[in-house]
Amino acid sequence: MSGDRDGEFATASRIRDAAIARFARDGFRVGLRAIAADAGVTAGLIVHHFGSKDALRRACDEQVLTVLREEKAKALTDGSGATLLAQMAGVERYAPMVQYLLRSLQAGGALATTLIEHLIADAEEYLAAGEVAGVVRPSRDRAARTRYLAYQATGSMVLWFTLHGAQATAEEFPALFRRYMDDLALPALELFTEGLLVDRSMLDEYLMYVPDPPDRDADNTAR
Amino acid sequence: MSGDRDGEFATASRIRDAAIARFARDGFRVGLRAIAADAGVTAGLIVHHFGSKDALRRACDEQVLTVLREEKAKALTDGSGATLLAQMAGVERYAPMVQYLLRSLQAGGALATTLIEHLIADAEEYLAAGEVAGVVRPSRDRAARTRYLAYQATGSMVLWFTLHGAQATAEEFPALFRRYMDDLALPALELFTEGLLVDRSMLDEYLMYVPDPPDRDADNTAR
DNA sequence: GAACTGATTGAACGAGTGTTTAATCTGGTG
DNA sequence: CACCAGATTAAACACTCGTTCAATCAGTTC
Repeated sequence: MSGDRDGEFATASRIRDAAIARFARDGFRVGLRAIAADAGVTAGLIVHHFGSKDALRRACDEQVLTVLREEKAKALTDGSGATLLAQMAGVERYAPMVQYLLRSLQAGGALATTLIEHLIADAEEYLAAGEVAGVVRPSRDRAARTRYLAYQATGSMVLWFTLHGAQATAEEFPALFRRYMDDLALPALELFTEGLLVDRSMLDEYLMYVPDPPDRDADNTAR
Repeated sequence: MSGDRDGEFATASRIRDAAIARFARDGFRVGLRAIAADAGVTAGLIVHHFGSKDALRRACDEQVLTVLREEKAKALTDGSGATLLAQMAGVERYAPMVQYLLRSLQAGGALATTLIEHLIADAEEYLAAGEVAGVVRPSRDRAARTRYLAYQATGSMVLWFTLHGAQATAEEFPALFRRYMDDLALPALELFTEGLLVDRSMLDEYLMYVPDPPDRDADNTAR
């Protein structure tokens, strides 16, 4: 159904798409029999095709990541990683995948780590380009700022999803997500252009107290 | 053991404290038998004392919230809600409770909603006081900015916990949490004092496009 | 000392889970 | 037609879970 070499292999991808939708709506604790019922098959057949429930979830991860990469390549004209998710959530067809991604970030695991690394890399790219273009202020520690901004934007989104969007159906999710983004716009723009504090005393005190640029330890990857 | 009217009722609170530690380290999916083993009792006894696993978790929620309120009352001199958590995470005795809170925020539910509302209320208080004192810039929509800042700070913390701090033992958690806060300090202070963007064009464009202050709909509570 | 109450245990129950297995069905190939 | 490989199913298996139950054990009260 979804861009696969269909025909003979239609059943496997139908199971996988049903699993993505079920995982997105009900979380990863959902049983194989519920997924099987959605796909019109039996629990045993899922194991026959994928080997195990974990392997099925890995297949779902791969599919979502593949689609995300395709969409990212298509829409490389504007927007960072976070707004790409916002765009995709608006498209009804991709809404379950965005929900699936948010649930992965909520649960942790390999896909979540991969995703946040991609978002950080994207943000680094856009922020560096912004610095060169003269629209983004330089930072005393660009890598730390990029991680900070990516974690804040993504974490806020995941927390909102956990508290308000987790039990939304695929139909009502796009509107919810859109409203979340709308509520975000003004405070984010205010903070990004005007800051929050009136004077520089707190920053200067911190710079006095910790003057040297924080020399990273050996493991700056698993930070 | 922990501020309860001890003696005869020691067993119940010992079970509850063991449950908090287990829930914090292994998540809420952990079995009653594991908790019982930690407390040196049997699964049946937990049900005898608390009624059900859900009721046990509610008791844990209450206990953590009670301790949090006590600590907040003790340390009302400085720091907002988020830094209160940071302070508590530094105290070895409270580290499991901070982990428990982060896990609650990760999983959602009643305690998570209560907690984020308290954090927002605290932030509102501190930001309003900062405005009066002239150190915090006024916002075009103060409530929206407060929610935004609280969600960003809390969500970032929860996401970091999900990806890097979830499987930390109670001994290594304080140091991990401290390092997270240290990595945060410089980018946060930079953003709060200097902003991110060089010019005001993006904000002004947004204000032109959506000029009126967003008049909240009927349901601004469940936002 | 008898009776009662609550704490506590070990075992069992019933409902879930993921997985395995044997059997059946289906379609293509010699 | 015979044969075979793969798809598919229903049932069973082994396991964990929360919960229940009957039976002890200890302490208090009459």
